[in-house]
Amino acid sequence: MINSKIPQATAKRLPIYYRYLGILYNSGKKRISSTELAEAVKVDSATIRRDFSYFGALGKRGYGYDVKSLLDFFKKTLNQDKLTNVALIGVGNLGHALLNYNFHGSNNVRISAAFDIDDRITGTIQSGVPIYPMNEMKEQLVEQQIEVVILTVPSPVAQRVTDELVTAGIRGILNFTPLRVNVQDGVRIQNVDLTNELQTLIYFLNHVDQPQASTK
Amino acid sequence: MINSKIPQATAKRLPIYYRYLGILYNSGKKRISSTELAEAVKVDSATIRRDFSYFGALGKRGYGYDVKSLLDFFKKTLNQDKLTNVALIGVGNLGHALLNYNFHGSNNVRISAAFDIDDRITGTIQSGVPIYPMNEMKEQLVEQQIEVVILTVPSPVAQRVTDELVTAGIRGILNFTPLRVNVQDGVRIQNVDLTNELQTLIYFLNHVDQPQASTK
DNA sequence: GATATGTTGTGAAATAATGCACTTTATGCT
DNA sequence: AGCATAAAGTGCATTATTTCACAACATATC
Ligand SMILES: NC(=O)c1ccc[n+]([C@@H]2O[C@H](COP(=O)([O-])OP(=O)(O)OC[C@H]3O[C@@H](n4cnc5c(N)ncnc54)[C@H](O)[C@@H]3O)[C@@H](O)[C@H]2O)c1
Ligand SMILES: NC(=O)c1ccc[n+]([C@@H]2O[C@H](COP(=O)([O-])OP(=O)(O)OC[C@H]3O[C@@H](n4cnc5c(N)ncnc54)[C@H](O)[C@@H]3O)[C@@H](O)[C@H]2O)c1
Repeated sequence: MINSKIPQATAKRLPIYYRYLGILYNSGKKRISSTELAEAVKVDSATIRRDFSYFGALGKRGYGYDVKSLLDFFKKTLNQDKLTNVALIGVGNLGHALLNYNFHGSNNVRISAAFDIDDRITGTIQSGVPIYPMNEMKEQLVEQQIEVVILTVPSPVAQRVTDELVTAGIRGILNFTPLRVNVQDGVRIQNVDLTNELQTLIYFLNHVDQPQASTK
Repeated sequence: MINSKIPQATAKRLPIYYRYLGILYNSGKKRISSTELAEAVKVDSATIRRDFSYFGALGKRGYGYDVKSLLDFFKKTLNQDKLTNVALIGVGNLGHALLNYNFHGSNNVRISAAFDIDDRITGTIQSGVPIYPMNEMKEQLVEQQIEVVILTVPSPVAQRVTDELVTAGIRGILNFTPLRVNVQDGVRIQNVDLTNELQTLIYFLNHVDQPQASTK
């Protein structure tokens, strides 16, 4: 629990920096300048320097940033130095894809349990992850000390399932349903709304005259 | 091509309003106030009124907004009054889930063509969508007048495939790969980075003391 | 050691987004 | 018809974010 004065916009960019630093490190690069990094991650170099500066003086003037130590720093900051277990609720179309993918690569997040109501799949193991029935959810979440879940259930049941999750002590939900679920204070929702993303893209294509590249 | 003075932040919220208005309309509701809408979509009521006001006076003082006409207005604004065909590149794990889902519901976006290199699946039809081999991509995109694609190929080939897409005249890419691809001016990229979303969520859980609810 | 070079870290300006609080105006009730 | 009420639309203050541009300083070169 360090400095919580980090702007939201900065916090959202940290994973992007982290990933690219990993790639740089693996390619054997020893140092990187904000300008070079800017090119790769499509964020203005001044923004990068400002972002980094919230965490102190991470670079050396006239030299740039040391890839290894910057990588280590962000690994710690993003809690990627220890494994975080998350659960997946709803192993359907999308849930199955996420389960299969399971954030492999240079990552320290793992789906370690999945839940569903469909008794044709509960009790089985998919991609190494056991699928439990819903009536075991609370028990398993508590036992496995899981605080973060990925929600991929049909939207009509999303609020009901969310309520159960909250009573099970969950603190964060990555919500793929289009429903804006209600939760008490202290529970964080991160919405991923794919239909929105597509509609927004189409909107910009039809309404922005001055062509602009990337977003987010 | 109307007024392009709409703030980005507002534009990103339009699909959220649109979807909720559809739900309201289907439930038979005739009118809605900004306060009531705010509750459902988790956006401050003043922000909603401001957002709407960029498009003119859409409501009636003392009454609220007429659900039907607001819905119609946003349908037009979001180009949901006509069908938009999009293509999917890379029918793997994630691509398959999206193909299967195909944005059904009250939506006017359809994946009408898919592409892959794997000759075990090219030539087949999945969820009603034909999967073409990559050497037919340019031809098909031009012929079907597709301007928007969903990119779900492995990240090592993402830049190469993107270059092909650009030469095929694509104007928008919904990019699910973690790579920040390079495109010329005039092509819009909307990045959806699921690993980022999860890492950001975990970051906030560990670093924000004052509990705050929703995001985005 | 002195000088040239490159790149950070940051003050300050510019831009963007939010939200308060008030004015205005339509509606519904008596 | 008149009055009370509700809620939109908006000026403005506040807050957040980005970007410019430069002084400060580390490193490399001679
Ligand atoms: N599939 C996509 O590509 C896609 C894209 C955008 C949004 N979404 C959203 O993601 C969510 C899931 O979509 P999907 O296509 O995977 O749906 P799906 O129907 O394929 O899968 C839903 C899964 O949830 C399970 N389930 C149903 N009720 C449950 C309950 N009460 N408790 C636990 N599990 C329950 C079902 O058994 C099923 O396995 C939906 O809200 C959808 O709108 C999906
Ligand atoms: N699956 C997920 O849940 C998930 C989550 C986050 C990010 N992603 C990202 O989405 C992308 C796709 O992930 P995935 O899990 O579906 O991968 P995948 O390997 O299952 O699917 C990739 C598909 O692309 C095809 N392909 C390979 N090279 C191609 C080429 N040159 N041209 C056209 N098609 C080609 C493959 O044949 C395969 O069908 C990756 O970049 C991944 O990082 C996936």
